[in-house]
Amino acid sequence: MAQTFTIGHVAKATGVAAKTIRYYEGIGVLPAPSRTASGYRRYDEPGVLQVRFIRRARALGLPLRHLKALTATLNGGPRPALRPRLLALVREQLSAVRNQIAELQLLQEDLERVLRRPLAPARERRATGCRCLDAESARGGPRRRRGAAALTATVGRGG
Amino acid sequence: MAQTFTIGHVAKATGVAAKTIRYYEGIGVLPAPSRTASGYRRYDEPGVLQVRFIRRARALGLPLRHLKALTATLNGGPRPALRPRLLALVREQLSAVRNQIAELQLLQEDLERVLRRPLAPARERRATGCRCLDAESARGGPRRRRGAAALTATVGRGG
DNA sequence: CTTGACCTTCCAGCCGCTGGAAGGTCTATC
DNA sequence: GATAGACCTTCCAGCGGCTGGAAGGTCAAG
Repeated sequence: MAQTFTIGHVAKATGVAAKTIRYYEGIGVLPAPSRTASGYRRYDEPGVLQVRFIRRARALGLPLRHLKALTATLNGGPRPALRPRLLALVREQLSAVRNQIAELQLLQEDLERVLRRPLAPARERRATGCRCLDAESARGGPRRRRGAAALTATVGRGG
Repeated sequence: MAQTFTIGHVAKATGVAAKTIRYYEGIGVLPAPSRTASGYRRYDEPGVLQVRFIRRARALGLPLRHLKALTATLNGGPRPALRPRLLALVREQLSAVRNQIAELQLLQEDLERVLRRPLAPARERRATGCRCLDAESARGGPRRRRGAAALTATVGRGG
């Protein structure tokens, strides 16, 4: 009676690529659905909703390892305090996002400063043939730096 | 006459891990330095400055592939318009950073909204056992989503 | 029966490192 | 000369979150 869907249908319905759904299943974020005789995945309504749930949580930035833990609790035994746990994750995520924003704003200032005054004090020998970044970048020591560098994993989407 | 340094010295002097320096060399971001008879890398003053340059550029978020292109130009043939090129990269980076900030701010709002009103309209069947995220997250269709998801690569440092 | 859209699995790559293994070298001390 | 320990070398693997592509099986329409 219950309607079932192929992975392609689920992909269209949820906006999550079929490939990604398979990947989620592989790493344990989504439970393995039933299969047809020929091996095709077959999803039911709750299955689709679960994919959608993961999509929303991902859009909020929750990392897959957290979602995996949640899903394990969900599809496994008891779920004693699922909602508080999820809210705690969201709170944690919110604070992480605030930190990222703060770091990016510092980075933004640095970039703007470089564009305003790209030339080094010139007493420094040129290391690179380009004096633009050869001098110390002012404002004391390294503030976060590592954080800023870590954030660049996503750079390039803009291009 | 000219002083030379081991990779460990350079690491301390620049704040870039020895391992990372080797990595940079491997991918062509830094030129291969000369070696001692026993195979140890030997850096001179310009070499150290170049590592420092890369460190600063990375701190500004420039991706390694851009720095690789710059370095190739630097250590290769002519450098006709290096500084304009670098400034263009910095401008590009600045706009990427601004986009990231904007996306993260939207994400921040979403997270705050979820924390304020975590319960779905309740007419939706529970898909996950947890109604917290089961409903549509309002504000129309997917705005950026992919961008937001992409940004989460760095989440977790905050913890 | 063929076409073409779908599905399957598996492997590899993106980015920027970082950890670790297995081994060689250098310096200081005994 | 032996030994300890800090340093150096190379190479391989893994993080996160997918994504592309190969090689092949399946299904519905014409």
